[in-house]
Formats: sequence, structure tokens, C-alpha cells
Amino acid sequence: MPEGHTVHRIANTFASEFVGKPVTVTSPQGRFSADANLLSGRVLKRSRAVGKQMFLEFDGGATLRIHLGIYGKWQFHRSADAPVTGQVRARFAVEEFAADLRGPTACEIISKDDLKKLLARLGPDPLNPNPANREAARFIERVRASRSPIGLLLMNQDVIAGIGNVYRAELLFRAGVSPHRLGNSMRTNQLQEIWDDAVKLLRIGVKTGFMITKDDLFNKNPSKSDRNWLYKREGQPCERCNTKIALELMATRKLYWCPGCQK
DNA sequence: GTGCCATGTGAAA
DNA sequence: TTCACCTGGCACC
Repeated sequence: MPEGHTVHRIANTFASEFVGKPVTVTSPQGRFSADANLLSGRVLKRSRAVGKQMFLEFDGGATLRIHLGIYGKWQFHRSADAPVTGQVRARFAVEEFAADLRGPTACEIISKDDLKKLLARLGPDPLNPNPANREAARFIERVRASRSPIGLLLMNQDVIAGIGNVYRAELLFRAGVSPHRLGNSMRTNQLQEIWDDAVKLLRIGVKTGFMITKDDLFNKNPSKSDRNWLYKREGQPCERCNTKIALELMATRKLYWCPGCQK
């Protein structure tokens, strides 16, 4: 689940269900009890996502940083006292709604200062477009300043925030760029295209809830195995050039690409 | 039913 | 560089 689009959807749900209301916060599992007690009863002032991180700003100045990592999941209930099942790290509840958080990599209160540092470190997020912040230009600068392969740079949250393994593979395929091309060898217009495509694909992801990367399926409801060009399709023929889709490890993560289309 | 793997960091070594 | 997180989907028995 958790590439940037998922986290933005969840932040939007928090905005519509919780912002402006006093929220009851508990930790059925116990690991979050101290912070839950501190936050419980406070009004949620703001909910937002930057890349794969979600920030909940409560009255009184406390900000909660949540990162789902690879296991983390949210479950929503249309009632404040739905039965707890399994290990629920944190439950957020208002009168007619509850949100359960399981298995996150991070769920912690951070200081204003740490929040500021974290936001400064993170790369631009294609889902938070703000031309005044020169987001595309910042992405392009960060890539071109690096001698790392573009396949690694797209996964680096300091370069572009919100891209994960699926979008990394699919964006490079759509751009016809080899994941092994080095950042400092990329042309500006190629990177601008990749940025614009990331904005487009992530918006589709927020809208549909799915990582659909084939244009003719945007308005359909494709099954999981039909949504993408490459992801989990190693050994199958590329639908564009018939070359066998390759799978290799890049920095311990599986990298899917088409050696025929991506030169 | 069992066991492996995963859309990812983050801390320890 | 390795391990921890410790859930859930799915291939396989």
C-alpha cells in the first residue's frame, strides 16, 4: 500500500473526519500509551502528507509523525467503539468514526524544530504542487547533482518524496530511461517529463486508490495484475517491444525494467 | 495450514 | 551492512 498516494488519501480522510474536533487517542497494544495519553482530548488542527510521511498537528503544539513503512496499515470504522482486533498501535476516535493504526515504522511526537528539519530534508512531493517552491526545478537540480543511478535517485525521499518501488519502475519505463543512467547524465527536459508524469500518475493514484500506470486504464477498474507495465512481471514479454522484462536487485530492492525500451 | 515475501525506513553495529 | 518492525497476501502443501 504505502507509496505517496496512499498516505495522501489517508491524510485527506483525517482532514475530513477529525480536523476541528477533539480526538480520543488510545493505544490498545500499549506501545503508544504515553503519547496517546498526552494527545487524547486535544483538537486536531491540521492533517497533511509529505511524501510517505503523515503529520497530525494537535492543539497545544504537538505534532505526530506517522510513517507506515512496509507493514503499516490503517483501518477505518464508522463507529468510535468498534472492537479492536489484533495489534493496534493507536486508535483515533471521534463520535462516529475511528481510525486504527497497525505496524507503523514510526508513530511519534516530534518537536517543531525536528519537523522543520525533516521538511527541509525531504525532496519535493509531486502531490504538493506549489510553483512558488519551484518543485520540478528542485527535483531536477537534486538529480543532476548526483552520480547515482536514476533508479536509486527516484527511491531517495530526499530527491523526490512519495515515490516507491512500483512508481519508480513504471515512471522510468514510461520515460524510456534505463534505471542505470546516472543522475548527472540526465537531460533537463527528460527530468521535467518524469516529474510531470509523476504528478499525473500519483494524482490518478489518489483519485482511484490504485497505482495504475497504463493510460488507457485510468478510467477503468483494472485488476491488480493488469495495472502496470513491469511490476512483478519479470520474464514476461514487454507489451511494447516483446523483450523479456528484467529483474535485478538495486540496493537490496527489486528493480523491474525493460532492456528493450529503456536505453 | 505453513512459510515466504512485500508498495520502507530507521536504528544498531 | 544488518537487523528490527511484526502485518497481510498469496503460493504452495
